[in-house]
Formats: sequence, C-alpha cells, structure tokens
Amino acid sequence: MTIAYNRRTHRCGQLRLSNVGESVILAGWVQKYRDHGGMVFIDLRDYTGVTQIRFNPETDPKAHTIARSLRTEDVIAVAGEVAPRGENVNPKLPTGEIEVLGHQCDLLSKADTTPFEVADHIEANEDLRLKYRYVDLRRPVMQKVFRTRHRIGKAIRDYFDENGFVEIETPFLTKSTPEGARDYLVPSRVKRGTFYALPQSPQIFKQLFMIAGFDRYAQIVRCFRDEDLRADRQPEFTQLDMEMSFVQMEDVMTVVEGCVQRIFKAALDIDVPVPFPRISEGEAMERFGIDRPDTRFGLELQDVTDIARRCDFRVFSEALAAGGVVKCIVARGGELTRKITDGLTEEIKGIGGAGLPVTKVIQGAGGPEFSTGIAKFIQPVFAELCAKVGTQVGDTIFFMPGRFAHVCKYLHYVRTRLAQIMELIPPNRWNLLWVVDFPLFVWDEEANRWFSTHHPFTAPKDEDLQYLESDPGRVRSKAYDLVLNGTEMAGGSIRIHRRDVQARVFRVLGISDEEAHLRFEFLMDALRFGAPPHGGIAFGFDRWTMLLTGQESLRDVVAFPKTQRAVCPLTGAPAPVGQDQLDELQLLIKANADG
RNA sequence: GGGGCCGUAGCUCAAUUGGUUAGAGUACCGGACUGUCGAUCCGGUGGUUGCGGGUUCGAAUCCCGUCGGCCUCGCCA
Repeated sequence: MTIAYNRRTHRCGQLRLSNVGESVILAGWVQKYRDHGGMVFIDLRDYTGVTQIRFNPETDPKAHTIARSLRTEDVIAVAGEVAPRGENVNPKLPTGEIEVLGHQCDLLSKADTTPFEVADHIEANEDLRLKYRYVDLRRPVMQKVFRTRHRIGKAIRDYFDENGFVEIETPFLTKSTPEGARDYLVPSRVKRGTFYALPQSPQIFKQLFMIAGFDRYAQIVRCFRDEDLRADRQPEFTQLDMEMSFVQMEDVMTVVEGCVQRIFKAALDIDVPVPFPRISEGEAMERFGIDRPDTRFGLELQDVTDIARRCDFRVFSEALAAGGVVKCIVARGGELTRKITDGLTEEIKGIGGAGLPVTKVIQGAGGPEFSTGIAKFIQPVFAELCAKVGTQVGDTIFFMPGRFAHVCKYLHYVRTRLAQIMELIPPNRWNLLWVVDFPLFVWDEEANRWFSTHHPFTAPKDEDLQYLESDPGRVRSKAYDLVLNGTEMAGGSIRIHRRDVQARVFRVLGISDEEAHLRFEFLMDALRFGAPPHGGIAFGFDRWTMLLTGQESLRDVVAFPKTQRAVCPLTGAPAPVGQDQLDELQLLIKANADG
C-alpha cells in the first residue's frame, strides 16, 4: 500500500516535542542523507523547513532499503511516528528536538544531480540559477523572498480595499504614447501594419477611471519598458498603481503614508512614523546633489562658489567664468588615504568627470593648514573656507567646480561612495521622505526642447500657471516622489483635469494640437465630459520587495527574470518564430541589421 | 552604442605567469560503518579549458575575432 501523500498530516517545519507519539505523514524533497550502514538519516525539506527522518533496518527493513537509495532532491513521502531525540537534539533546527521514525517510505520522484545545491549560501552563476530557476526557487531564502512579496501585495490590497479603493484591470494591448521609454510592440494580425504597445504604466486609464466616477482605484499591475536593464531594472516590472478623485497633494500623501506603514508591518513587523519628512527638489539638489537623497548619513554638499571666486586656481575660475558653481563635501576624520582619494578621482573620470580636486586639513608648523592636492591654490582662503564649511584637522575636502547639474551628479557620486568607504550608513535604518516642488519641465539641450519632469499629465501649481508660456522653467508641479534610503520608491502627482490646461502643456512640450489629437484624443475628449480633480501615485512593487527583503538585485525578487540582454535563460525567450506566423502578421524580417 | 570584470570537471575554484599526464573541495558512483545532523573512512568516474582562428617546438595562459554572464555610462516621461 502506498502512502497517501495527499493526506499530509504536517509540513516539514512544524513538528515539535508536543507531537511526540503521533503518527504522521510528511512529503518533500531529500535535503541530505546520512547513511550509517545501519541507521539512515534523511533530512526532509519543504517550504516550511526540515525534519529529520530516521530509518531503522531492524524495525522497518523495507523502508530502510528505500531510504538507503535516496539522493539529494528526490521527492518522497514518509509515514512514521514522531519521537524525541533524547541526547541527540539538534539546536540548529526548529524541529531539532524531534525526529520521525520512518516506518514507510515511498519514492515519488527520482532526481538527477541538480546543477547546483539547494541551499541558501550557494555561489552558482546567476545565469545557471535562472536556467534552472525552479531549483533555485526551492532554496529557503528564495521561498522567503517570494512569500514576503506575497504578504506585501496582500497588505497593499487589504489596505486599499479598507479605504474604499476598487481594483480594476487595465489593458495590456494598448496604444503607443510619445515621450517616455521605448515601447514593446505587438503586431496586429487583423489590422495590417498596425501595432499595439504594452503599457509603460496604466497612467491614462486610471485617469479615465476617475473621470468615470470610480473615485478611488488601485491596481497591482505589470508594466513594460523596452530599455537597457540594470540590477534594479527589468523590462517587465510590477507597479502598485493608484488614483483618487477630489484630492489635493496632501490627501494622496497621507493615504500613501498609511499604505507604507502597512507594508513595513507586513514585511518586517516595523512601525514607521508618519508623516514622512518633506524636502523640495531644489533643496535636495543643493544639499545632496540628487532629487532622491539618502538621508541616513551626512556628507552634505556645501556651496563655496563665493570663496572659490577669490582663488587663483584655473580649474575654479574657468568653471565660474562659464557660469558654474563650486561645491564641496567635507569628509570628517583622517582615515582617507591617498589611495582612496586617487581611486575616487579615477571613478569620477570613469563617469565622465574631469577630475576631483581634493585637499586635507593638517596640523602644520604654524597651525592648521591645507595639505596635498590643490592645497597651494586655496591656502590663501584657508580661514574663510574652514569657517564656512566647518573643517577640523584631519578632514578631507572634495571640491567640484562646473555647471550646477554636473557638480550635483559628481558630488552625489562622491557622497555615496564616501558613505560606503567610511561605513557611515547605519544598518536597519529606513529613512522615508517626500520630495516635492519639482519643476514641471526640464530643458533638454540636445533635443532643444522642454520635456516633462514626470509626465505630460502632471498638474502645474496653481500659482505658477501664469508662467506656463512665458517662463516654463519656473513652473513647479503638483508632483511628489517618495524616497527610501536614497531610492525612488514611488512617484505621483495631481493630474491636469482641465482640457485647456492640458492643451497648453502639450504646446509647451512641442506636441502639436494635431499630434495631441492623434495620440491622446480619448483623454482630451474625456476631459471635456466632466473630469473631477484627481491625482495618484505609482509604487515600484519589485523595488519595495527588493529593499524590504534585503536583496541586491531585482532579479532576486522576480520569479522568472530576464538577463541583462533581456533574455529569459529558462524559456529562451525571445526566440524566432516560424515563417507561417510572420506571414499571418504580414511581417518581413530585414536581412541584416544594416538592411 | 561606450567602459570594466568574468567564462577551466555537474557546481565552486586552482594550475608556480608559455612547459611533462590540467588539480582540489563538493556533488555523483562503489564499498565500510547503528545516533548522525557540513556525518566519517576507503576507492572510483568525471575535462571540446565558452566557441573559431592565429603566434609558438609547445597555449587554459599571448594575439585577433566571436558568443554568453555580471557591473556601469548613455537610455529609463
């Protein structure tokens, strides 16, 4: 008679001393076997943990014979009795005080040698892990990640449900929109020469839900962007997308703060305080050089343009003459070696910078003075500079002259690297903050035109509406980004709900009335028929999961992710299709890349 | 598209810098062993050194090309 594996009495991580004497049925994977010739021990694993099974040749010879043949990752069912381990308790296992005396053992599925070990701390190549992802996902750490991911999703759905939000699905086969990322396209079979685009986000649809009177909408939804991949970027990713009617910025932010509290509770059982601090985009750039600052450590940027103006240092004066600024970062303490500062300089050059002027404050013969690097150029302004940036003996100062945007870029890099090198980032800190007052538009030198900082449907601040045509760069938006430890976790805005304002914004963006009509006719139409004021936000769901589970790559929180070349090593996608399929779609593949 | 790192046994790595038969751990196979839990002990199988070409008496090692992986810049409203 075979074991009724469909009638498991417990999971493998459940049994305790209190179960001693019970007859149990367990099933799972063979984690480890220890064959002593007589006694055989099997560690049986499922998603809950591991239980040791003991097979005794004297009392259960048949089961023992089967057990001897078992190897790693075989799938078995075991019927037996829970027994205390007595002297042989294993304190490393939650089930370590007991074992199951295996009276019967069924081999349900024999396993070949797996490409890598099913264990938390493996060092298998990632492409190998992805090719055999079903083996990789057996590892306890991966099980934990995806179960946490599930709990975060459930917490989000529960929260929004309790707050009157409705989840409605939006189409995946939709229309390409101008601006934004490159679209994934799907050819239409029925309508020759036309294409659907997979959505980069359900942005317009959720606005239409508001216009449709749903009042509050939230969806956990897949989005698609055909851009190059990174450790934190996948071509398909999941967003929590939400939208609310008759609200101002504060209303959306308050709802989001409540949601974030629930997420932290679900994932880490941590209570985060609300409301989150706010900072303007301008202040964030000035102090941190980035619009998503990591506030877990200091090393803030300081402006020394005025002092630099009085230095006889060509690098400074050239930058200033070109309308630039000079800012600096002070690294406290004397542990920064020449090797470190030279290394940083090289890294800055590696990301396009000209260099990284540096100096140190040391105790000289006649008191504190600058030493090494650009010391001789700035020694004349020693007193002013030290007073302004508050340096002490032992500090290292990194300077960056140039255009404001470049100074920000490079000093943000220096700041982040210094925090790593100097180990200034405290563990287990979750610094959440809102960044607000973004400019509505950014000027693109190359394209010689304005682009939306967020997207073209973001509402301008009421008081800045008057500058829309005359001085677009001055217009601030009703947008808000949520930042966690220097990573953008969510971004949203109050939307334009008036057709005339939307038309004016399109015009600033250089989207002609004709093109706006072509691309967004349905939105412009919808705005005609009674659009309530509305706004919302979108969360990077994968990114939240990644940070809250402590993973370093988005690939570790996506079940079947793509590699850097957007390939799935498991399925082999993307792959060529048959000529019949191409014919049906009336598509021709060019002979070569240049053709 | 640019820059960097990498590719050797199923897996993780080594190979004295161009030199004899490419090694180790682990996994796997066989044997021994009744309390292990990283079991232990003995023995064994296992290699197109990613692929292609070149230099050389001789290439895992040097050169060229190519494929693949990771990080990164550009890109990502």
